[in-house]
Parts: sequence; structure tokens; C-alpha cells
Amino acid sequence: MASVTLSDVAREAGVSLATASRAINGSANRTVRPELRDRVLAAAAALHYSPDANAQAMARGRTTTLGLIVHDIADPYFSSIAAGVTTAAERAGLMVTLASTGHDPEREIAFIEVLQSQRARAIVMAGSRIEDETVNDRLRAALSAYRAGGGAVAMIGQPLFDVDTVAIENTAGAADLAVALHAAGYRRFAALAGPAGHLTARDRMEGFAAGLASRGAALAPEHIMRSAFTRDGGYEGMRELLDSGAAVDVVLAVNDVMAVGAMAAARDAGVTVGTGIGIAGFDDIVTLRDVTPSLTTVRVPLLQVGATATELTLGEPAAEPRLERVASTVVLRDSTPPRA
Amino acid sequence: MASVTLSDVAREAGVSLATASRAINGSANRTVRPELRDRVLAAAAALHYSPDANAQAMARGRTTTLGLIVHDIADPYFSSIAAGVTTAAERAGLMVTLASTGHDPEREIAFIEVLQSQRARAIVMAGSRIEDETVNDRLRAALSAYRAGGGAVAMIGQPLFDVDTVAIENTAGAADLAVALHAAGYRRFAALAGPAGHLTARDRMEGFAAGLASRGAALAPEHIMRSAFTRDGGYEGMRELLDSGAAVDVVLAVNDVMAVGAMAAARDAGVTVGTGIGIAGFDDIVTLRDVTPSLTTVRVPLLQVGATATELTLGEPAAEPRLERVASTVVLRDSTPPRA
DNA sequence: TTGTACGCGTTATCAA
DNA sequence: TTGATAACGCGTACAA
Repeated sequence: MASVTLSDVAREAGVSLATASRAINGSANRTVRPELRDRVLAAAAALHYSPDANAQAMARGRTTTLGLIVHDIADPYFSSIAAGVTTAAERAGLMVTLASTGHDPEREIAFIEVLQSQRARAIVMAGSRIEDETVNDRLRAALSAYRAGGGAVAMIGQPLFDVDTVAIENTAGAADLAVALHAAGYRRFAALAGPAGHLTARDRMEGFAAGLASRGAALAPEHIMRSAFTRDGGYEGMRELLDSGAAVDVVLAVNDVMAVGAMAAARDAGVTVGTGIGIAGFDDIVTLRDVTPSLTTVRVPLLQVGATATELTLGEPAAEPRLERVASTVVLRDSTPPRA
Repeated sequence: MASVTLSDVAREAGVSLATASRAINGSANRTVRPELRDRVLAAAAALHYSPDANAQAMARGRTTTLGLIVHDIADPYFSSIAAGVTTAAERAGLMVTLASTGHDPEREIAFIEVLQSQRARAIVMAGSRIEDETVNDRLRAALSAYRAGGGAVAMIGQPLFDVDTVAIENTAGAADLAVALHAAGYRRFAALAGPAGHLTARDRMEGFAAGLASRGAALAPEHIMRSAFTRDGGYEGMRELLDSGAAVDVVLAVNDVMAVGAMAAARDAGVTVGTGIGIAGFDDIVTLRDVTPSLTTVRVPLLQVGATATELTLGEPAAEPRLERVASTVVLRDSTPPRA
């Protein structure tokens, strides 16, 4: 690391360290005679000077880093959110530090601590919380320690902690979907409910139930399959459902990747998705563009969600935790054609 | 930022700064009497001490940051690579700083400079280079400046710069694919060739041509469509091809997202993929699991590629740039059934 | 084994 | 407008 320092530049330009700093950074005191300024800049260029961001962070007392914590960056849901975050972050002059936790809350906590060590300006946390107060308490503690240090936090999903949140309308969106499908003639519903204790899955299930109830329908308990919140979980849940011989018109999955897995299971079982059995998902991940038949879902503007969360962490910290609700809208497609 | 410092901990524990540092960090001189060590640790816990990574970086002269530069994190190709990188990075105790450039080489250069400022230990750069010596020279300069500062670099794609590279067998894989399809009975080939000057696209096209040549076949120039290296580019190219009324058996796309776009275009035009017209891609992105008919492609182990690139940057810098070749293997699926 | 004191590269305060 | 110089928080010779 034979890096050239600001002192080198100053010496080369024949000015003091302070002047060099001012010339290059143009701080509050933006008063450097043009002639000197040019000399400094020239020296910096000649020496290939690269400011040390760590030293700047120390001297300034603040960094230019934003932390992003997701469950799995390879999941299109999270990678779209990440795209929204990186775009908004770059706009704000921040670098994004990415943590992919593999759905492990322990690692979420660990990453928060690392980001606190980095003195990251803000943390955006995506991915559903779970129903485990022990874990949640520790998470809460980690977050409030981080915030006590001056960091800003925005969560994506459901308002659970006392921080700024971009809330996805899970319940309302799911209810709307159930109602829309009932109106389309579907009567015998099943659900791929995700794992127990998964809050997003739970909210969406509640929405399904509420929507159906509003139409005088219901979800039979034996038609509620529990499996992982992943593509493979959807496959598995669907296979079990089909194996059980249950007579259902349509299967509601609590997210798109599960729905897509379910479509595969149906195909493998020789059941035609659409005319044979309806399937619907949630999120409208970009992948869906190329799934056939096109999948009915509830659209969540993921890019925007990521950008909004990022913007929430910028600017002045609010006294009250802010709550940004993003509307989710039903999109009916070929996987659930109208039913006579 | 009322953060508690190591001095606070030392005072609280009634020891010197140095002892506190050694107790918490356990540096080379890992010699601290257990009793004192415990007192320090207790004080640190009581005060909620969080070490300042920036200060540590300065004092140690090295950071714990690895930079990852991709074209578009929402693209499954890159998000899978990113997953491989984050996994390997965490294993090595590094945090990943993510830069998504939106295919803009200028931003690639800018990000390299930022990462240099951060004194990132290493940079992993994914995404094809282009044929633009002006841009490439500046990139080369940025990279060598970074490396001169002691940073390690690994590129993913083709060996173009003088740095460690995880080389994807574009040409060989493409040739193998062409040969396999010819062997399967396909005779009239077309290609979605991507944009001019795109090196990965170019290499793959050369592979197609070579493979066909080895079987005494060829790609007619009028069957080579040029369009963006994206899903929409694939759609567009395919539409033009179909509109042209060209009589072709099979369409080779230079990547999967283009192939998937082409499948959509075929569907929209009422052409059945598989029996009507064959389509093949390249990369075997995870999305393909849920595309129907299943897409023939050339598999690239993306997770592993990301991990390997990361590992290349770790450990001792080699005298010579290392070249890690990852084999790409043809996977024939339903989009190109054997042809009589 | 522990403590003192200096250095890391930069910004910011205060004089000049 | 410029220049010394003191922080910033930590690691680590060197000394004790």
C-alpha cells in the first residue's frame, strides 16, 4: 500500500496540508485562491492521488456507506429490491454494502453489528420477519444500538419494529386477490401457506381468508399446505396437495417463487395450469414475464420499494417512525382464467 | 454519534488502551492475563462498545471490504454470481460492496475509483467487456492504479486485462452447443447475436460458427440478428427474424435472457417453441427452471464462478495473472427436441 | 504481562 | 486566504 497521501500532494504543490485538503475537497471554507487550487489539483493528478475514504470517515465523523440486508440476493424478489436500493443510493452518493443472510436471523443480527462497526450511515433491511420473540428482541436490540449511534434504519415488509418501514399491503392485496378470483368463478380454494411463524406468509394468509369470507367462502384447513417460502417449497406443497386428491379449483401461493414451483409440480403431475387448476402468486417478480401460462399475482413495485426505503433513511431522522405504504394491485393472468 | 470508544472501555476496565485493544482484538501478542481480559470484555459489553472499522482500517492499513461490480444486479445472471461472491466473501470475513452499473462503462470506472478510495481489499468485476479501446484503456488504467495500491482484482468473463480472470468457455461451449444441435438434426440455424462490439456475444458467435463449420454447416448472414444483450433485445431480434419469413429450424441466442425473450416473441407470433422452432440460450440462469418448454442452453456454474473469482483475489498475489477456466456444458432440453 | 507514545490520512479549529 | 496543529479511534513498536 504505497498510496500517495494528501501530504504528498501538498508538498508537491508547495502548499500546506490544510490548503491541499480545502482545494481538493472544497469544504465549508471554500476559499482557496484559484491559482493555488489548480496547482494542488495538478499535483494530485500527477501523483494519482486517491483520497482515503476511511481517513475521511474518521475525520468527518460520518461515512458514505449504506448497508443492505436481504435473505437471498439470488432470489428475484430481493435482487429487484437491491436494484432499487443501489440506484437510489448512487443518486445520494452512497455505496451499498450487501449482506445476503440465507434466511438466517442470526446472520442478520451479525451483519447489523458489522454495519454498525463500519459506521454505515443507514441500513435497509428486506425480508419477512418471523414469529420468534427471542430472535426479534435481539434484532430489536441490535437495531436500536445501531440507531443510538446515529444510524438510520428502514425495513421493508411489515411494520414490526419501531423504525421507518416500507409496508407492503400483504393483507389487503391478498384479500383483493381472493375476491377477484372468487368473482372469476373460483370456489374451491387451496393455499400454499409457507412456513409457520413467517409473518409475511401469515399476513397474506389472513388476507386470503378475509377476502374469501367477504364472499361467503372459506379455505378448508386440509387445503392449507405448509412448506418453505421458496420455489422448492412451492413445488413440494403443490405435490402434496395433488397427491392428497383434494378437489380444488385454484391454489393461492403466498409468493411468486412458490407459485412457480407449484406450476412445475402441476406440470409434472400432468395437470394443466389454467384450465385444469388455477394458480396464483404474490409479488410480481420480474421472472414472471417468462412463465407460461402467465401467472396471476399481486403486483408489488419492488424497484420502487427499494428506492423508497433508501430515501426514507436519508434526510432528517423523524421523531416518529415513518410508515410508507405501497399499494399492491391484483393482476389477473392466464393461470387463472375466468371459470364458468 | 455518541459512540463509545476503546478508551472508554479501557477506563471502565481500569486498564490501558493497549491492553484493552489486545484483549478485544487478540492481536499477534495474544498475551493478556485472563483476569484482565475478562474485565475488559465485561466493560466492553456493559458499554455496548462497537469497534470502529474505519479506525481499525487506518491503524491496520487494510480493510475488510471487497467490491463487486456488475452490470445489473436484477439480472439473474449477475444475482447468482453475486450470491456466490457474498458466500465466499463472508467465509473470508469480508463485507461486499455492491455496484450495479446499468451497463455503463463510465460508471464501472467511477466505481473502481470509489472502491480504491475505500481501500477495498479486492474487486470482483463481472459482465462482458466491449470492443472500445478508449474505454478499455481507461478501465485498464483505473484497475492498475487500484492494483498499484495493493488491491487484488478478479474479472469474470474473458481474459482481456492483465488480471486474474475466471474465464467462461464461451467459444468452446457455443461450439459444443452448435455441434450438439446439428447432431440432433437441426440444419437451418439463425442467431440472436447481441450488440456489435460485445465481447462475450462475439466469442459465443464465433463458437457457433466454428461448431457449425466443423459439421459442414454455416450460419447465413441474413439469419444473424443484432440486438441488445437483454431479454427485450432477444424478443426484438426474434420478432424481426420471424417477420423476415426466414426459414430456420433453430435459433441460437448468445445468452439465456435473450433466448427467453425470443421464446416470448415466438409465442406471440403463434410459433410453437420446440416442435415449431428450436431455441437455445447460454448460461443456464436459475430462471430457466420455470420456463416452458425447458430451454436448451450451455450451463455455466454461476455460483461457483462468483466464489472462485472471490477466492482468486484472496491469498497471495501471484506474479503472473491467474486464469481459472470454468467448463461450460451443453444441456439439451425440450426447446430443441431431436429433429428427424 | 502491561503501559506509553506514536502513527495511520484526513478534516477542522484557530491564528496569522 | 493560508498554515500550524489538534483531533478522530485504533494498532503496535518499544519500554518498563
